Amino acid sequence: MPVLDKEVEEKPSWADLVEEGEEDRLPPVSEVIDGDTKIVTEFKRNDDGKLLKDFQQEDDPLKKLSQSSQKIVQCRHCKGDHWTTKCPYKDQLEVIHSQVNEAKLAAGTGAAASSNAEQPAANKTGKYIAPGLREGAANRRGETMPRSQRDESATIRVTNLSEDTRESDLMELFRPFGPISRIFLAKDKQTNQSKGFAFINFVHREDAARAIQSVQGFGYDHLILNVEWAKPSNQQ
DNA sequence: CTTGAGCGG
Repeated sequence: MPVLDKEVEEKPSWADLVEEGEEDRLPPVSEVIDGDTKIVTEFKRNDDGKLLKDFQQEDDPLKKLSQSSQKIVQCRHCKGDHWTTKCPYKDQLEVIHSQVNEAKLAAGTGAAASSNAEQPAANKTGKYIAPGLREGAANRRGETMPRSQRDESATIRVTNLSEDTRESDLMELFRPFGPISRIFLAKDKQTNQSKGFAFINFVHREDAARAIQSVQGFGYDHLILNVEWAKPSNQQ
């Protein structure tokens, strides 16, 4: 006995509801082109069944496409043609911003305090203050770790790898020379095929040097490995 | 022969 059939149709499907309620049908969607902007008007019902108009503006997809094909990168800080995250003035700007915020906070608490005698400078405002900006924070100076740029000083490049070399193989091969912080095996994004070279980030530069000395010319799978210092690829 | 990938909020 197929019991399954009974359990399937317990609730009316959404399609059935639509079929039943002729009067619930919504007016058609209209589109008006105004220059480069398309205004889409559609109707919706809220929970009370009330009819609502809903406007949406869309930029012309063609125009958007032609703009994006420009491939223009602009820094949101200094408007330069580099990424915001690697803006050369980023650190300075961040310091300036934090100083501005500090000044604002000081002004705010100062105004509040002036009408209320001398208050201890605790934040009575209840505002959240970032840990680095709090009154007791000793480290006011930008101890900015350059986390934007990876430390490539202990990175080696391994080339002439066979196609079926995997990262785990590289780990086995190079781990004996010292701790490794990262391994990157270059491969095609689509086919996932190995591109035949890799980067090994050692923690200590001397370990990397020993690895170069030892593995250079090493016969691996039917190929002779080539190992040398890597040079930074971006931002020379 | 072959120097990486993504970050855009």
